[in-house]
Amino acid sequence: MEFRRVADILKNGQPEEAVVVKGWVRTKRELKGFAFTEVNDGSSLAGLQVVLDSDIPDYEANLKQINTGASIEVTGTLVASQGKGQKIELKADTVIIYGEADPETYPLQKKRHSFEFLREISHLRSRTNTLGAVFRVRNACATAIHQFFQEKGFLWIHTPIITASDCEGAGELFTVTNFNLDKLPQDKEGKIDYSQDFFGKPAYLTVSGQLQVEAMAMAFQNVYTFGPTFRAENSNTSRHLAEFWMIEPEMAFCDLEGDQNLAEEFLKYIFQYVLDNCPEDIEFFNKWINKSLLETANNIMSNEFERVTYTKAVELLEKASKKFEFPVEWGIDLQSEHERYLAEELFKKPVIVTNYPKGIKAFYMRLDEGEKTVSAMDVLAPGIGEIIGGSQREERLDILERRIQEMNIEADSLWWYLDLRRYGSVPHAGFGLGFERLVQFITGMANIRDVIPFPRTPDNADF
RNA sequence: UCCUCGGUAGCUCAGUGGUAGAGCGGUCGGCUGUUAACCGAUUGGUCGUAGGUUCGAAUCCCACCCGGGGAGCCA
Repeated sequence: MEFRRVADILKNGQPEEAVVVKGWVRTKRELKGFAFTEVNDGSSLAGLQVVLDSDIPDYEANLKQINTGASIEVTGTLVASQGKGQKIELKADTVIIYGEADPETYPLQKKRHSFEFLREISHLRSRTNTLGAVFRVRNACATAIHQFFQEKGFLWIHTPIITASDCEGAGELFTVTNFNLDKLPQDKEGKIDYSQDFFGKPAYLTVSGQLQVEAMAMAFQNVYTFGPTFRAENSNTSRHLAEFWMIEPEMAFCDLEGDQNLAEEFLKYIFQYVLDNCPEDIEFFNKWINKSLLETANNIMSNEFERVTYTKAVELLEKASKKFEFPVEWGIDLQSEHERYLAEELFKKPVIVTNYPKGIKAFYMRLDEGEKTVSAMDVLAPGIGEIIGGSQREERLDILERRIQEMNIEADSLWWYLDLRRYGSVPHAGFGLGFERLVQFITGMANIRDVIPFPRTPDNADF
């Protein structure tokens, strides 16, 4: 008698095989003299239909306890299904109830729930079809990311979670301290005396591992981060989390074009991997969540991404017949409506916009000739907007120092970053992408809070 | 943070000044192949919270709390 996962049984199970299945009851249908129940163990979207004949031991008692949400173990024999909807089903010999789920109070019903409601029961929502599919796809994305980089010889770098540098300019920071907040030590001027804090200076949760991973790229050439990131920004949108996961590849001896090539190859690879490994889940999303999902995926995988400079993009937007709420003008950052127009209406496929004005981009991006623009790139995808942001980094010490001064960035904690330009500096480039936004993109889920198991947002750190 | 819409039964919602409603769910009964099972019956309420207006408030006014959508910021 062999313990098998449901996904394996549905794929490989043959009639006459004796199996043991363990999982959670999704639904029960009682008829006179027998009953059906569907058991799901998380291994697949579809559950296994179990047939319970009234001649099994303790039929009446068991049936009372087999309710939606209960955990059970079924031992029996696989048989070809007489009904429609499944090829194979399990004819039970014995049933063990592990844990009951009182139908009067169990919040998940055999019906569709709103995602807003499911968020209030985040500890249970993974037992639903949609969230189950989301987290299987999320896992596949993570696997695909590592596989992609590992196949290319990139090293996975664990950059610090705690940082004393607040100069990345990527948003508000969470402070890390072991001070007693009711009794903050003060210096003679009445200011908080951080020299007494754990790190001897103000410390924060990381908003990006990029600066550190650049240092590692200067030793291993090709590296990437994949880890948690924190932003204390008071953003209440369907695309923002206070705690999220970010992927940041960094390549030495690489320019902006190589960066674009990697971003394009990366996205195509992830989509292909998920389509190959989670076809059932993707089919589900395409049917119930976003009917153009497969179309979008195929669009991503089969088309060359369009590549335009920022200057060209602005020209195209100015020529557009469409009226924008925010007028376009060289020098401004592109608004979401502009990005959407480029990707969704004009090119109808992913667009990489490059060489943005230096005034709207970060200090570390490489200054282009003419010194008006920097070697930045944003990948804009239909239906989601900016999904990847990256750049070639400034590898020239004098120019980087000048840029830091021009932008009034506090340079003391950046000494080591500048050292990288002092000793064996090379052209290098990389990009960052939010993992949850990638999962959103691939699943079609509208709200980012529904693609991470336990979302952290302003005023919400439950579970 | 700003704009906007909303909060009524376990869930999804209707009810716009005069006795609190529906569907689904739950419960009970029926049904020999169901699969969002079906059929019948039944159960179910601090109308977000606290004030105010009124003979009378789920409904009108004020404040606050919570949620959705959009914007900004960004990934």
